[in-house]
Amino acid sequence: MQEQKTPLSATDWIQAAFRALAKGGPQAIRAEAIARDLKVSKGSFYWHFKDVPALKLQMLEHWQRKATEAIIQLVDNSVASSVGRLHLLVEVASTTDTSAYGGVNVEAAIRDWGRYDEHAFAAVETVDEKRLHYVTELFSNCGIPEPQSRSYSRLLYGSLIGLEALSGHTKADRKNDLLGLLDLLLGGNKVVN
Amino acid sequence: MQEQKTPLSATDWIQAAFRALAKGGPQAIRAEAIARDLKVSKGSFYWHFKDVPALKLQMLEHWQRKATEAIIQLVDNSVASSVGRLHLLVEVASTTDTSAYGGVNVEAAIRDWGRYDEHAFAAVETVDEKRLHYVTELFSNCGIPEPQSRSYSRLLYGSLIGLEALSGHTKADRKNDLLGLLDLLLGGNKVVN
DNA sequence: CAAATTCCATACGGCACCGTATGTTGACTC
DNA sequence: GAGTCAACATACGGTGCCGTATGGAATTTG
Repeated sequence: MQEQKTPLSATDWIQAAFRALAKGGPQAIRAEAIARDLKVSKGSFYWHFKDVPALKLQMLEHWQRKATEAIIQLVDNSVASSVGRLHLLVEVASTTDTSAYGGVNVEAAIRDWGRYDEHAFAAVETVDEKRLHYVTELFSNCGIPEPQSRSYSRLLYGSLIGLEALSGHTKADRKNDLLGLLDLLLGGNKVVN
Repeated sequence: MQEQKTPLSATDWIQAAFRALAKGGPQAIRAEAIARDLKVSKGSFYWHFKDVPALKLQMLEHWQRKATEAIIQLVDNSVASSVGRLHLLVEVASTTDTSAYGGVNVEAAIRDWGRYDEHAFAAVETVDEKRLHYVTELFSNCGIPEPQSRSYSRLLYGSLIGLEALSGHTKADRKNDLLGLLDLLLGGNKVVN
């Protein structure tokens, strides 16, 4: 527990802002509220950022980078086949998802944010497009032709998003449901690893 | 265009509140802002409602009723088989969804709302449970055993939600993707209505 | 050690909203 | 045609937030 008065960085503020976003939605991204959470005054905020919109833009940039880095990391680490990569992708995404930052559903909160803010919408659009492109390629490598591979990637990715939004639904449920869907998409044969 | 000064009802306020919700999120449900939209003063609001939380509760009650009525209506109107009902369900839900009220994504906005408000969460939970129960029964009637029918209903309903959240994705895409998923879930045989 | 710079606290005016209190207007009642 | 009541409008104090301005401590730098 570092109780010392180590000076805050802009990244500290951004992380705290993501916690606020996850907990209270986009309108919870307020300078004074986050300052209270960090136990400093808002004078600190206006030293690190020009204003609240500037903070929001930096949050989106930050997330957009992290969200695509995660994919690249998975690509490189999993040296398996495309089928194995799909399974690994589903397994990782369905259990942890991108709960970096504060700990909870930052991903979903940003997606919500995109419904009310054009900048957030653009960020979500970019990330979705990159992820879908990657998954589509994986399906293509599994022998699925062009029009279907894109449809399958939308179904898999869309299901991941939708199942997270469902309420009475454990992580184990989610993982099983998504793995079942993947097997169906890949031809119904049970693929081991 | 009824430009007369016909007095407002509580339902008028609720509908306007749903428009505000869909456009600006839960924090956009404000008495004075909605009053401006309705071109009245907030004195009117505090005559119809005790306070803002009371309006929100009435909104949730209102939606919860409408959201389950829609299912019952579909059940009764479609006299086809269970397979036909599933197809009809997907077709209707993927194109129009529950865009009653103001015209746009009230459904998605309430789901977002549920992430930050416990009452909204409870409403979404109840509606999800009822819909999932209904779809599970349809799958059961198609000969799919218990553990899978529930998983399939989650997949279908979750995909519907998730695909709506995807950005670069037309309504036609959505419908095709979901019908394709349904065919996969029903055994891969193309079922014609 | 004096000066500059970093990092933050405090104080201010302004705005948007909340909820209440009270005034106003039309319709309807007898 | 005085009284009642529904359906507002208006005015008020209070709060939380924004952005700015300015002051101060702590560290670094010449």
